[in-house]
Amino acid sequence: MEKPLQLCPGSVKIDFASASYAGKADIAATAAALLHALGPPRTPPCYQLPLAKVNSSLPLWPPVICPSTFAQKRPMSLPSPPPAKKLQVQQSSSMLPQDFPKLEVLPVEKPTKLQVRRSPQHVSPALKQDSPKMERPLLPRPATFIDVMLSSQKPSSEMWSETKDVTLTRKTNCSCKYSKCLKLYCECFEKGRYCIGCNCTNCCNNVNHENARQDAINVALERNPAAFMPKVLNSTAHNCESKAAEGDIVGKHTKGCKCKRTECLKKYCECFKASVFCSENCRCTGCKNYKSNADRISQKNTVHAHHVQNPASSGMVGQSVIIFHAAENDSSLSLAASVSDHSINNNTSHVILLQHTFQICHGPCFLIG
DNA sequence: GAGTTTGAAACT
DNA sequence: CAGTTTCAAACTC
Repeated sequence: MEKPLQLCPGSVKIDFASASYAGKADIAATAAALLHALGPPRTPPCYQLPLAKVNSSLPLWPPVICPSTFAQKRPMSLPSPPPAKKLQVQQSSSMLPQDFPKLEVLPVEKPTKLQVRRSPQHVSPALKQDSPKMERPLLPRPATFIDVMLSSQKPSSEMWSETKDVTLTRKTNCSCKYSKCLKLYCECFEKGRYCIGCNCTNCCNNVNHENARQDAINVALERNPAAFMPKVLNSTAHNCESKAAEGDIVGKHTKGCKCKRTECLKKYCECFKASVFCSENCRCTGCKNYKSNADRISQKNTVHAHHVQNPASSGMVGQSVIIFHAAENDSSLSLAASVSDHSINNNTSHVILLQHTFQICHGPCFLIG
């Protein structure tokens, strides 16, 4: 019999196998890799997160890992980091103080704002390190979450597919020309990957430009501490796991989109691209990416005539979740009183979550496709 | 494959 | 925070 997992007070357990990370194999793989690197703990690991953060709209990523015994004795502190320069991220951030605690800022000269300006003619000197002579020697330092993500020569999705016999296609390669793959424009950089086999030019998102890359990471983190966190927050409801695995939409984009022309039905839309419905986080107009029609994805551009502003972004969305019975001949709606993914009735056929309002549902049932 | 459109990121 | 510019992906032809 396995001993039940012990959680330290004031902490929550993160189940990496849960639907939280369904569809985020990269994250799951990274977490798995890290846990593997840490080795089997004598006592179950404790993923300590201050309770205040649990309700944050941001995803619980990356989690802070500490031995449960330690956390129990010193619930408010973390082990002292090694003597490396700490990342200078706004410590007042709601998410980040410990999230990248050991990320090291190498002594690269900080470029002026003008130099940072991203025109190809005005590239930061720090980013113009094409010559190997310009590279500063790397100091040994402990790996961090972001390091695990960034340093993996193998895409984490491939790591994942090695451990789990699932079919996960690898990334799409980038084709960056002017950003040197050191800005969030670059999908590889944004997802914490080295560029491998990409079509990019002047790429610095590789081992040979580690200093520049670290500098770019720091810049991105300074601008947005959540820059490297997953953009889509999936439902954590265990009841949803099976549905999530089947491809139903159970998450939402943390920042939301601001689409104006595409009705959020093209891959320009980050929500659509991530296969999630637009939510109250979005500020899109003419949104049609809210319908609980399973055909929405497969039909792509086949849309139904709902010319409305994103109901979620129009301020009509309250704290309600509609559980939608999409079975044929069953257009009944049930309304959960409050947001709780755990309230999902798993017996419902084709249960699809929509973040919607009660007012919306009062309409002539345009929710049903 | 070239050109256009689009919206996020970066910047002012 | 809003407006503008830059960027690269998505899309069209």
